[in-house]
Amino acid sequence: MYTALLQHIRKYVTLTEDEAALICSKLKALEIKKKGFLLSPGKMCRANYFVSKGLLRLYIINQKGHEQITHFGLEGWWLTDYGTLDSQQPTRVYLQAVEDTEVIAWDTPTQEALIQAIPQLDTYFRKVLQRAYAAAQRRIEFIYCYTDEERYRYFSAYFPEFIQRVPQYMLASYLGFTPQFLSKIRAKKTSP
Amino acid sequence: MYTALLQHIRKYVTLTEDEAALICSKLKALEIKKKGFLLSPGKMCRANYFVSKGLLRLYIINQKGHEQITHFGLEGWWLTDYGTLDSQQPTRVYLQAVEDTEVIAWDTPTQEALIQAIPQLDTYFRKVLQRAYAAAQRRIEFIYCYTDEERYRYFSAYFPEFIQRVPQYMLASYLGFTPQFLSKIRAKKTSP
DNA sequence: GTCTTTTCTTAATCCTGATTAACTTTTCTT
DNA sequence: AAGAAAAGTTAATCAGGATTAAGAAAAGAC
Repeated sequence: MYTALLQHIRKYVTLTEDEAALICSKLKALEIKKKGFLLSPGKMCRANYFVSKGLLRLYIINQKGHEQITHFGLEGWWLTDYGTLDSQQPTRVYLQAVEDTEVIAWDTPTQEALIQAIPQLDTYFRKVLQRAYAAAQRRIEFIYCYTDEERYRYFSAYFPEFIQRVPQYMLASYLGFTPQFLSKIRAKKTSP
Repeated sequence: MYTALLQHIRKYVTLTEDEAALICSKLKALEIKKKGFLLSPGKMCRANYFVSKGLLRLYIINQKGHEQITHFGLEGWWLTDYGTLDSQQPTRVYLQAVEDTEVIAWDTPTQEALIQAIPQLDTYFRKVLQRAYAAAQRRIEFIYCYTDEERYRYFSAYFPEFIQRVPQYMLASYLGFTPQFLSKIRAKKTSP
């Protein structure tokens, strides 16, 4: 159950068996059924979630009343609303399972206690966050430098398995355009 | 010279005088004249920069040959090309001073050595990265949920001093549109 | 296995912002 | 102070995607 998490941590730092056992004893794995929610607007965001199996999406409802997906969380990713994590503010986001999903929830007091007990975890989270931030930097570049169609072409060329896994309207939302437009550009390619 | 940096670190963790002195002794402050470069395409990105005075911009040249600004670095911000930091890949970005600027460069071996010597720095960088990532998450939401004009209006309402500080074409680039469009929406507001 | 809900497609029209180009103003340089 | 370069403006035309609406197909529910 915690294998994926421990494996992930050990890609960055070394853990003794005792330390691994301590981590497992303090955390709880959660199973979320497809379309179940970990967060929804008005709730307090109190944990960071490691996806050990399945797929999450983070989205908000925009001014026009449409869902706007801003992040996906695949196996091996950390996902939460960092903007309100540990603040006194309720979240404005939805965090929902796209498939039956298993996550390991780290609420902040537990995370801080584990970091105290196992200082390598400080390094682990620092490195994970640096990678996540690097990815976000690249994504902003990607959004600004390419058209919607180019971003879709790139995505389907580089992540064909992912495209299979999510409904098209979610992919369209994540890439920042409408499902109708996605249909249009898909039709364009397969016709000749 | 290092006051801004030490103050920043002390917002997150406590440092003894000895530790502060150690940090200062290992790092070097750099002065970059307006329009000077810290990085340009083909160079290796070997350091993370803390802006203690002035303003940096990070940009790339897109397919059409135009500058696309993806990040600004004001006083108290960390900025670098995390995508290639410490990789064997040369960077593709420009990191340039918008004004005469002073930065404190942390190359990675020095950073790692200081973290070894002063474990609180692990926590410091983790927290700084978490804040930076939270900001990036919000920015992606901002880009996707608002039109170009709305983003400009928001920006000028919330960061009026910043708007004064950068040429309009840089602001337009950062917000993802053309200088012509910015002229247009500015004219619109002041006319009635 | 039918009925319902969800997802995907197609097409017409509309709108936001890009492009191009010419011009004005401001800022550097010497 | 004069000239050159950089930055900002205006306007006409164009294009990439949104919107709206209706229908088709696929997936779930019972």
